[in-house]
Amino acid sequence: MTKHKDNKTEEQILEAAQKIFQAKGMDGARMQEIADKASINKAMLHYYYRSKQLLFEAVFKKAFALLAPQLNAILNDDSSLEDKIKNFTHNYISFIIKHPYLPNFIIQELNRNPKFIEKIKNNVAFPSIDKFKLQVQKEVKNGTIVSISAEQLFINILALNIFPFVASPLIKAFANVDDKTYKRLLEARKKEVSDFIINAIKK
Amino acid sequence: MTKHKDNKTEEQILEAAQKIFQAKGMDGARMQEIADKASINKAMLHYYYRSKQLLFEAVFKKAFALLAPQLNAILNDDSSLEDKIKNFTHNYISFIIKHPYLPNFIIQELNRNPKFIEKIKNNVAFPSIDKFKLQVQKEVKNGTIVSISAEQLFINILALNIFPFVASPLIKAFANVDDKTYKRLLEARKKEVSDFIINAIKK
DNA sequence: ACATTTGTTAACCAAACGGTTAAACTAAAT
DNA sequence: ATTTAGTTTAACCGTTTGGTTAACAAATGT
Repeated sequence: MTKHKDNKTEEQILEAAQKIFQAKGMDGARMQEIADKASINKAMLHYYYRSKQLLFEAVFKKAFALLAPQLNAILNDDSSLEDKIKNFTHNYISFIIKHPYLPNFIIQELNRNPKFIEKIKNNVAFPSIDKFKLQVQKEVKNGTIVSISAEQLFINILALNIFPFVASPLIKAFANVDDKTYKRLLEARKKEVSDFIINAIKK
Repeated sequence: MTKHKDNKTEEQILEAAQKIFQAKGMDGARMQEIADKASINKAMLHYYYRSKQLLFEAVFKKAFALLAPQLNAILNDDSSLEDKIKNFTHNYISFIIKHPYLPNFIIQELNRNPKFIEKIKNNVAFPSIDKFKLQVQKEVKNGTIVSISAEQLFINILALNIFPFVASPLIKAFANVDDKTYKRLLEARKKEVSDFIINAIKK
């Protein structure tokens, strides 16, 4: 061991930063607030992460590294298309219910700074659509599903799974449902969404 | 006329504020930057709108008032369900291509402050889902579409239409497409999305 | 035992921030 | 021509912000 104390403080900081950044975004977060939540002196944030930007990047990368493997399941798994859609939809919605801030955080911050994705590509295992593309093309050729491009299907799958979490305040207002009812709707989507997609592409 | 000059300045401010707020959000926007973009003195912002918060609210309300009637088309139009989906999808995507910042701005700021929707409800014509609900229930009963709740169908329609604009940096990265290709994909969705939805609910 | 590195703190700093002030300017009203 | 009300500006203000400093404490190496 080169360090005498274990990295408890460093982890506390990252955890606190995660909560604050995900709730308020890069611009809305305050270093003092993160320090308070971590119950340490503000100078420690800079001691361990040098700057707000670098602390933010550490949080973002960690969040992204949590999300990316989920998406990998639909792009590079070996199962059939129908199984993939069923499994992904069920697993992904379960996953996000446990991390409700995640998709919005990532989408929001990528919109704020789209170039950021390049930095991520070098650090986090990044799924590719190639395999999924071949699979969809094959099924279209075989006539088992309607004619659709892999990209459009991919967008549709992501949209139906992620959007309800990202736009929840908007949907709640328009659909006129309270928090409890909305949670029930999301829970039901674990099954509803895959039925919807499979129906949409089945011939 | 009680005022000698027309409200040119006030409009310039609102226009500049719109651009800055929609690009950077409430927290990321700077009053000085808005003033610069409007080519006026910073004090004028406060002369006309008193505070950053009130200026932001003016921008948000204007944006929301632009979006709400669009959603009204799917909820309260008199046409058949199939026509509605076709028309809404085509019109909405055309509309957003012209205002690409809009959905993300509204979603982002509503997530930052969900209570804000209450303020809006009192100021902007707010569509209700009731009529759409009856229509869907009727079609399900008649057996013309599969069993689905109006709320889930509404969420799916919104998701498929809005998400590709909100999450474009994410999708571009995962689907590995450049800006030009992505624009073509969005254009194609004007037809693709309605086909997808109608196929999904048709018996 | 002592020197060195690592961890932690309170106090501090310059810059940026939203907002204010007071004076100058403009144009319609009397 | 003078008053009056609305508009615009430069300079200013108090606070908050991310970040630094220097001194101190604790652990490690020799």
